[in-house]
Amino acid sequence: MKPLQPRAEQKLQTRHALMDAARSLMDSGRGFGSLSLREVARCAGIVPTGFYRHFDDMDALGLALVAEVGEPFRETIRQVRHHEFELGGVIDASVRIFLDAVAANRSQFLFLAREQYGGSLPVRLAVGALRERITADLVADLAQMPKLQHFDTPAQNVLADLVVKTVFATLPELIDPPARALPRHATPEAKMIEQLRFIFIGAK
Amino acid sequence: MKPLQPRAEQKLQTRHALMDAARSLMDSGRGFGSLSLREVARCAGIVPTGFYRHFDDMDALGLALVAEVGEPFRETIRQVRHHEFELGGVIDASVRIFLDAVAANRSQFLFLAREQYGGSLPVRLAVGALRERITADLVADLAQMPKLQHFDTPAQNVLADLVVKTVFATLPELIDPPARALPRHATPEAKMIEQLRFIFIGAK
DNA sequence: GACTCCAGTGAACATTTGTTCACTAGACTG
DNA sequence: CAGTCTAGTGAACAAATGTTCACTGGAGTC
Repeated sequence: MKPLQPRAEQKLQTRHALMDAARSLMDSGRGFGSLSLREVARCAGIVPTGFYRHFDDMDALGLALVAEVGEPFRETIRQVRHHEFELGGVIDASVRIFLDAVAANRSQFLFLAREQYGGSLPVRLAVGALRERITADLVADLAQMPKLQHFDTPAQNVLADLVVKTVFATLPELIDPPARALPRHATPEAKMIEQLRFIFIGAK
Repeated sequence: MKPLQPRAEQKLQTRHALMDAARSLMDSGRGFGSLSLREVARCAGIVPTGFYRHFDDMDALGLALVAEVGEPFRETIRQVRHHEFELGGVIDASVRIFLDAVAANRSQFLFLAREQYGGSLPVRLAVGALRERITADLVADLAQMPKLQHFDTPAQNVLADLVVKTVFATLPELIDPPARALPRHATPEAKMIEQLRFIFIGAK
């Protein structure tokens, strides 16, 4: 972070207030598409008109939110990759890192989970693009794993897509209130580990 | 279908017109939560007030939509089950049946795909319940497959959950406009078959 | 210290929204 | 045939929405 002129810094601050506002309005289960511009502005503590100083549109806000979650997400993947070649329990370690990241950025990931299919077209496209980048990263990683060398590229793609799909589809379970206490073996973590194991065993 | 009094039958007809209206309004990518009651009524060709003769709420409409898609879905699963013990290509046959059903009920499945995580709380709960019923059905089926006898119940649950998750997470790809033409090996059908194969091979 | 710039204000607008109420006309019931 | 019941009407409402415009005041620049 380079130090910023106080002027520009405060602008960034309200910009973040707007994004926070949108995210917190979704906490109660609402979809992004049902939020109103005025509502978001009100919740961020500015007048509706002020919104336009930061975004043209609600769609623009949505895109900013996708871009924002993109970074923590890819950073998490990067961390996972570092631990990838540790002895034993690769999956366990990866899942733990990932779950910690989700917990630490709950509302960001909640937004992603909710809007990956439900959002407005531009938002959905942006999420799709993010997802493709992640899949591509994963493909690159898989290509270096010795046990998977015998796959051709298309097969690695399909495998990576399955893993990413599983992760994205599990997001909502990780984030939504657990409702009732779960039996030990059904804890999201244990389930996710076991499911990824199914997939990777099948791959060998 | 038992023959119905013309009176009641026309009521059902406009009821369906309302549900169709909601679905077709979502065709362009909108989320159910962003539809307005008046909009739906207008699109169904009745006056806003008339809506209340059929549903208390937009939420009630949403629940009706979930209930409606529930039937074709479970019926599809039932068909899949019948073909389950055919010689070879169990997965291929199942996927084909499933994809045909999705194509035949496109907008219903689109609704399900969009709203499984994004919708209002009651809708999301209803979709979750439907999904749990489907998973339970699948568990019952898996328990009868000779090659999977060695699993204990929790493991079968986790496996079934993974399969259902994969299917639900693939729905949007199957329904959304394909955008650009895909290479042969990336066709949704081929990809889904291969991914399920990964999972089931891992299970053995 | 005078001047520019721009994030945020506040009033105003035309629309759209959800919900109410009294109504009508046509199908049902006796 | 007379009478009820009800799916759909049409007007009316208070509230909320997106967007516009001229504005203000304090931080930035010369």
